[in-house]
Amino acid sequence: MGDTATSARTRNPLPHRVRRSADQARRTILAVAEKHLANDGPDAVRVQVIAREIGISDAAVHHHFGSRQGLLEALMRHAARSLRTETESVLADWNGKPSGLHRIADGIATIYADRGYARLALWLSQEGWESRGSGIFQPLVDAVHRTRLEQARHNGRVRPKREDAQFAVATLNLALAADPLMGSGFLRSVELPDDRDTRARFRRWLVRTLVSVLLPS
Amino acid sequence: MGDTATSARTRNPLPHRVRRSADQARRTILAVAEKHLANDGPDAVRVQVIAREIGISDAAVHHHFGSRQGLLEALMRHAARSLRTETESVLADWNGKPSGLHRIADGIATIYADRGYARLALWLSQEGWESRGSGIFQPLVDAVHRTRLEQARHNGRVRPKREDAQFAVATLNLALAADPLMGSGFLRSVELPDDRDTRARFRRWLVRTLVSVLLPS
DNA sequence: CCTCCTACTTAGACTAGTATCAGTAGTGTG
DNA sequence: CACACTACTGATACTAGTCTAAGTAGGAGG
Repeated sequence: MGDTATSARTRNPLPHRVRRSADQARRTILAVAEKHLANDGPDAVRVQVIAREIGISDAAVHHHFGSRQGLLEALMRHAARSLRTETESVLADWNGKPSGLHRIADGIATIYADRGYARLALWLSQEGWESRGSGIFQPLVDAVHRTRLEQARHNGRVRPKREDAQFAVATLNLALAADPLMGSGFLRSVELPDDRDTRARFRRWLVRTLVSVLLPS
Repeated sequence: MGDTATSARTRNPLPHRVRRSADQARRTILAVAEKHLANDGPDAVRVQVIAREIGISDAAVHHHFGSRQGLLEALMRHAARSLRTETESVLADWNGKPSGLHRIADGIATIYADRGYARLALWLSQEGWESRGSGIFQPLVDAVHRTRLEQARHNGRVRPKREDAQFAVATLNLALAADPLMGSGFLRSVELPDDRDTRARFRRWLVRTLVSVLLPS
């Protein structure tokens, strides 16, 4: 007694030293860090834990990022980038027609729910991550708005506001991102069961509703 | 050197000892804890910080709650209770007519945004706070659904599903709660400015949209 | 006034984490 | 091959936090 207490550091001397390129090492570290961030939030990003998981010492992480803060900042950039990449790949899958909105919504929902990006978006948002990632949903907004303009011209209705499309897309995102974070509570608050099926139905209802408002048939 | 290092405990010997009733003490502690939780999230709930802020020692907090975990559990009950109370008081302000929905939405939005309860709801949700607080929005759902039933009977339309009202209320809550947490990011993602005015317009748009879907005129 | 109860304090043990530093060992290059 | 460069280790310092133990003081009831 009194020497195992020397703590985590002592156990498991690291295996044989592996030398990565600085770039490779940074990416490995960031990937693991992002996983923790997405799954369990920013406070789960612990340099010791990350290091051990990779099989390096925590000092190595400090070597590459200077400090935990440095890691978090790099992580923020990295996370923002991968969120953007994911989002763009979903939008790329899209035929450009509002009729494909359900597919898009499902794709977005998958990003947020299954891949843990909801928490990540929350974190980025709270850190005031303003500059990057803005306007990412503009293509979606544009397509919807364009369709509305055509439809209105065709039916001789008043020219719709672009802001409607913006609000709708924002709502879609907000709801889809919030769903994995707080969905269960709010489903229960209206006495709905909290299961996969209800979630899916909710998502469909949301898209159908937004579409029917934007593009009344 | 080496003795100021004895840490925070040492600075500022506490003023004259104040003796509260156990109940009073617990309530004071919980109130401060809830403030930190609502403003800065669960990890901002630090017994030392709370104690110092009240002017007692951290050991006093342990005396009342046993452990930080104990405090968090009490806090969860307390937070859930006050969230419920707030919500109920907003619902009480309501004339029961769907036309008053904007007022209600504003009230709910105020709870979430201005009083920091969005984070609190998020925390409760993540802790899997299932049992309590469920069904809290049932009165709202009921009123909306009732109105829809009447309207449908009057116009000879098909009987509307109750689930629609539930989903709508859930969406309203989800969006209003998520707005203070991640609203700015998503507003920017559709290239909208992130200011008070836009937020307010967004909220109005949301309610108007949901109402127009539920109660087409 | 005495006495008991308990809310509270002070001191400090213990833990988990970040950060630093001197040295070690892969690796690419002349 | 030798050299320099740097990714990485191991030990250790330091900090911020939780929790405990022992004692202190305010207040209520006899």
